[in-house]
Amino acid sequence: MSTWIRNAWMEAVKLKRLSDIRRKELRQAAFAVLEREGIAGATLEKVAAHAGASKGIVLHYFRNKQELFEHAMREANAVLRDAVVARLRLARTPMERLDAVIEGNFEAHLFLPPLCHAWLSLCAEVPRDEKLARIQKVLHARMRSNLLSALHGLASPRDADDIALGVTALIDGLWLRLGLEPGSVSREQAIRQVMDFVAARLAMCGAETVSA
Amino acid sequence: MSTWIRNAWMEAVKLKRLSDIRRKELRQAAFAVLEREGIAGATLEKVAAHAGASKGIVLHYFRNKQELFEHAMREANAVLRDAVVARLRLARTPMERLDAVIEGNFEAHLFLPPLCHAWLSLCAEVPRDEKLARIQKVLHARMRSNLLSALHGLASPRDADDIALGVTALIDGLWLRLGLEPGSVSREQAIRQVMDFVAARLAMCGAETVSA
DNA sequence: TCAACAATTGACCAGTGGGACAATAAAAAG
DNA sequence: CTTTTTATTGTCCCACTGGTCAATTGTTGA
Repeated sequence: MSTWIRNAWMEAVKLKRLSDIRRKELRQAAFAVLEREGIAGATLEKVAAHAGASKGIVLHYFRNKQELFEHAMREANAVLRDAVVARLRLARTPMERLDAVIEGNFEAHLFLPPLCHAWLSLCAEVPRDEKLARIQKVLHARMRSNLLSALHGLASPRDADDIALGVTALIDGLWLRLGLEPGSVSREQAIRQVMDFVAARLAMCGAETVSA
Repeated sequence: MSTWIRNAWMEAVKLKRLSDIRRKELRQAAFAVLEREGIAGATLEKVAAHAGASKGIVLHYFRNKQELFEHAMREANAVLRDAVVARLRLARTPMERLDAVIEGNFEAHLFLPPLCHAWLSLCAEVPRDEKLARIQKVLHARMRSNLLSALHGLASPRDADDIALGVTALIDGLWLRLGLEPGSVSREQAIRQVMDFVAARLAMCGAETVSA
């Protein structure tokens, strides 16, 4: 009987202590390799080496290469999510929530060329990997939802939809720029760019409403 | 003597008739394979098969795989450039030139998921291929120059710079969206999005100037 | 007709990658 | 101290890839 209790406990704690630690190490190693080598050069052996283990162990924890990189994307995804959520928690007004989303997407230790390169490589595989597509879809849906809830009091639902699409595209585009020409856009520049976008669009929509 | 004349002629015409025709076929085949398979799955044999030739012929016309895909990117690049340039030729006012750049970047037979997927795959390799990086840089510089020349009369140089960066990022971001979730953004939506962006930013900058 | 030359092929090679597996070490459980 | 489970390694296999090369087949020019 105590076995069952112990097992249940293990399920929650110890599984997080042995197996899941390794899994996390490997996910992160996979991501690190992706940063340097791209999807074409990211091999199981390199991932294993980066994690200080053998290739065999990688396939012990992940069914295959695909699954490994799917988990790597989930991890990166979660990091970004947490960055936004943390800032969102401190926001009070709609404007503050908007800023939280924007700044969270350009956090200093995330908006960096290597990370961007890995992200790009994963995006490039989305069309050929159903799972990656779903992960990406969820990320985008959350971002959109955050934006819409913040825009709720600031613009008509129609305009909010529109602005939300623009903001997500603009953010992605600025990330892409960072990946294509590191140094061509700074964190501060990116944030200002998106904020100006929102301000301009809101002002315009407001003006329209007034004049209509 | 007539040999030389003939040779000179060949140089200009026949070289374009035999060798370069094959080269173009192969570049396009390479791009087509890239659309379906991504950079990781794009193999010389598949490219050859898609062009109805043998693998050997591909390496007869291109030193190696890298060179092949660099030329594929140049080709795609040129197509986009021509689309913009054609529209630019018809534009008279700065506003028309702005619209030309925007609409050219979302031309109906270009703004399509498969093409976008291939483009994404190439972008993902930019950090690891100096040549790709240069091609990309040239494309971006041209786009920026087109935008700046159009914005010249509409905003202060400072604002123009800023808006140009925003427009390029927004355009890239909308392409990315198309790649990540085909159907999530239509051609018309994309065009309107960028045009609204420009209008809003211009209005805001104008207002600032007035109020300042 | 013949020689030179370009196009094209298919065979071949060495290297690599993903993945299966059996063997072993290490822990946990009892 | 067993027994059972889990972690880990190294080896093996096979498909495949980029790339070389010699041989073959047109094509062109003299």
